[in-house]
Amino acid sequence: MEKSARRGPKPNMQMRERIIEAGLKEIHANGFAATGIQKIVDDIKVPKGSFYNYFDSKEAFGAEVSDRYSEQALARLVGFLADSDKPPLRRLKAYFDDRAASFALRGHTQGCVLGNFSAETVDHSELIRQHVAAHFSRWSEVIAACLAEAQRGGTLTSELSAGTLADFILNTWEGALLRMRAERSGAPLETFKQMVFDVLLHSKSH
Amino acid sequence: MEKSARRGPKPNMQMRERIIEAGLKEIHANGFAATGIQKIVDDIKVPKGSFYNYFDSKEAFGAEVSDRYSEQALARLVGFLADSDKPPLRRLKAYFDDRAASFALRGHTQGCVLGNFSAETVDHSELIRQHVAAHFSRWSEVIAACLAEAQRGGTLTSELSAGTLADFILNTWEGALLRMRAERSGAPLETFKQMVFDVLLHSKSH
DNA sequence: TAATTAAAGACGACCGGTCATATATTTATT
DNA sequence: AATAAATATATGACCGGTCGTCTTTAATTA
Repeated sequence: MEKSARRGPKPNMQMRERIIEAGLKEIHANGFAATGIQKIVDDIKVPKGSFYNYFDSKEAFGAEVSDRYSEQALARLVGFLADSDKPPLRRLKAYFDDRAASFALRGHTQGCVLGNFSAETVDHSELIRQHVAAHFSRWSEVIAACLAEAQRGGTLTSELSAGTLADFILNTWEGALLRMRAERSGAPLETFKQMVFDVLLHSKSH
Repeated sequence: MEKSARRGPKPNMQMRERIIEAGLKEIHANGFAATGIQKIVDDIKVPKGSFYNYFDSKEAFGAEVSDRYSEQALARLVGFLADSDKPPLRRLKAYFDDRAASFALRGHTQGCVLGNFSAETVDHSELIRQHVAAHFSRWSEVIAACLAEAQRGGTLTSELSAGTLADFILNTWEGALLRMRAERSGAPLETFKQMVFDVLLHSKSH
């Protein structure tokens, strides 16, 4: 049985992309509840009605926005961790240094979209909760792989599982971002790096 | 110079209290942006217009709600840390055990009001940001005093400053709460306790 | 009585979401 | 090949509801 080919105009994927990108920008800056569909479509000069040709609801759209954010962040993380010139813990530290510098440029605002969804939305949308949880898990896995490499290389003690360490580091980073925004200061990020890299992951060969 | 006595009806302080308590409950459950004034006053059968007799704006009200939450949380924290039967780190652990049990009863939802404000509101309200930052600092000071006592007692190494440790622990707790909500699981809180008490604050006398 | 406050509801703006209509593209029928 | 039918997107008006605020009225005291 062959499913019938679609009819009608080609779906304008470029428009779908533009809506997601505009939504990501607005939601990152203003939060999910405070961001209206109208504002998103106004940003890119698209009529409001078009939005619902591409997304079933604001909730479904939010889930896709979280997907997009996670993809971008994960790509950057993987980019840093793939730099095989450095030892694994150096690569991980370079990533957080890069993020800290980026947040400094933004005046220590906005934080992480997944963290924002976690605080604002996950209690009220099972769909978004599942997406956010899956993205966090994926990030953690990537960090855990880096830590496991350090353990195999002997620069990190193997007493603790790489997975547990990675989860803790990720959660701790999210908490540091919250405090960064409350204080409007990079100090919490510096404390994070000091505690994680100089104490928690303290190299035996140092 | 004597300031003139007030005129008009007696301010109904009981009503003010009731509005703050109702607002705290709603904002904790649904977030600041998603909580309407109407919902708050409906909860306690008060006409909407009355709200603005007691508060200049939703923003000013939010700042007071954060104050109330911080007072309550701080009172509980101080209560646990004042229990002089136990050594200081045990008292601190007992507090987090209590909070973890409380969040389990709520199905691992809602989290911390200050964390929620940090994610949702501090970028857009300098007033609320200053209140939240001050409350975090106060909490951190109380934890730092407990850690300093442990350092004086020799159960905690003094290599790191109690203040830096306290900030890190507080931020890390907030991050664990975010992850708890995303996963709807107490596991991040357990990881937090393991990492903080068994690794970071690892007692020399153990 | 004059001043000052709280009580209360009206208000305009905007929200997310829906719908009717118009237009564009593909398939089915001839 | 021509054309009708079917199905998709494009678009903005519109819905009930809620937003934060303001204005008016009633109450209380100097």
